Amino acid sequence: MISDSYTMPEHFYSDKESVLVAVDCIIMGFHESDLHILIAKRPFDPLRSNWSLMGGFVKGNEGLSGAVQRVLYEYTGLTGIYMEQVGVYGEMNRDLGERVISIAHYALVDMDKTDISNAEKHGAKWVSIRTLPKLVFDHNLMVTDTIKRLQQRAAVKPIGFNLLGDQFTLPTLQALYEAIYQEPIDKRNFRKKILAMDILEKLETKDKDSSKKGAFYYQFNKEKYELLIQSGLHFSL
Amino acid sequence: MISDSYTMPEHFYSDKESVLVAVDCIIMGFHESDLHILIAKRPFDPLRSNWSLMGGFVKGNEGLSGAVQRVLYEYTGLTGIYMEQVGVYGEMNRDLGERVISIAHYALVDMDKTDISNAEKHGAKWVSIRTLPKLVFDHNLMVTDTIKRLQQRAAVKPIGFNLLGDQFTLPTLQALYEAIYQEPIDKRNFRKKILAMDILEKLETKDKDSSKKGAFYYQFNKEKYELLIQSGLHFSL
DNA sequence: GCAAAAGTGTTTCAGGTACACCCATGA
DNA sequence: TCATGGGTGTACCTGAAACACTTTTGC
Repeated sequence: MISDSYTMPEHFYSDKESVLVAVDCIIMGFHESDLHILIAKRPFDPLRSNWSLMGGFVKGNEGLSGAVQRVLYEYTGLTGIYMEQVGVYGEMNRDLGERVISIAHYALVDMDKTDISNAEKHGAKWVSIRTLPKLVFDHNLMVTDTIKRLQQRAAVKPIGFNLLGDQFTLPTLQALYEAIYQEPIDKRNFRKKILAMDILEKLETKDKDSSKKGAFYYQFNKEKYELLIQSGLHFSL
Repeated sequence: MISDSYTMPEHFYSDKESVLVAVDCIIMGFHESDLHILIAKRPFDPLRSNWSLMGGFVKGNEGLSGAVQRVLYEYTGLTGIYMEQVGVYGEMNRDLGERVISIAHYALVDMDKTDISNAEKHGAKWVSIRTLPKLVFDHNLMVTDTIKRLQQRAAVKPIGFNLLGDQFTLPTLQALYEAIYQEPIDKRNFRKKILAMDILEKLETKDKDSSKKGAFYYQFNKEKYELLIQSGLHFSL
């Protein structure tokens, strides 16, 4: 069953070669009922000035999460942002330059609190996921994988709030979930479910910008959410 | 918002350092109503001869999935096995030796078709996940992450069949799902659901080993499953 | 004949989905 | 006054969970 061309554990780990490892960040925001992603012009060859995700190489002296935080900070100035691993993209020839293994992470940010002016000088911009251009290498695949992951995670953990400011209206929240799932949700059913979870607090103030009547602001109550989890109940949206 | 200690894209990707990348395989099997994992004595320092997952370093000239397939083949002689990525473990100091980024994958194998005699010479053995010893570094974490992932995946895709032979009885299949979810399942509800999916075929023969009455063998019908998926229906167990 | 595992249906309940009208307000 | 988006309740239906007895056969 084991062919002669393979050798057993004496040879395991014997030929250690190191490889270039990159992190690519899918930085997601929410604006005007659409999910957006921050993309930039690739600043060097190969494929210089083609559209690309935010990325950087992992340095020898930093942890993986450190590298991700660094790249995120460099492009957006943000720290302490919600991030999750999407996956590893490691086939030969996925990068036209050298062999690079890339580890994709997504970040959920509040676009209003995100200053991309520095990144903009280098061609960075927000684009709607509905009008995403062709990106370099397998970056488009990373984005679609991210959206799938986000759909799964948002269904089971209220991470969507990371994309909004401290206060938001229920119509906005609903639009966010519609953007994540890419399908319309019934207004009454949505409010019923989200309010039944008892993790939101209704405020006295209203947002009068998007309608004449105005919609009440709510805020996410993290304490209530933690209690809910500890009592063994499951979130499901 | 961007501090001076950070530089913008001119410096992105400028200091390319390569790092050691390993793959670790969580090779899972199913035996006597228990999930099992293949572990081995680590064959070199540091932590020589402590229990460890099957692993190996990624070579400069092979893709990530190639490396995983190679390690799996070296230890089990198996090819074409169902595998999925679990995640990347990349913090500094996770490995006592050098800085190593490790990418964990799990494999679902049929223990009866898996010849570990070669690996056994080097101390490899199957252990039940219920009696898993302390493994080196963060390998125990990889295992618990794998089980979580397996639970999620098995609920939505019938991957469990990869752990069984071509033929199996419904009591066996139920025991498998009970092992994955680590909780008992009602016999009648289980049979109802699994048979309603119409992805199994009942055979004429019976397994007389595990009971006097004998339980009918079934086999997984991949064609029916593909049809089910294409018709937009969702698996859910 | 009895122990041991296989096999079989029905009822109940909760949660999901579908659905339509009134309200408040600025223009 | 009317156009726009915000806010509300009910009926139905599907799928999950609970539950107990009969069958087969080797010993």
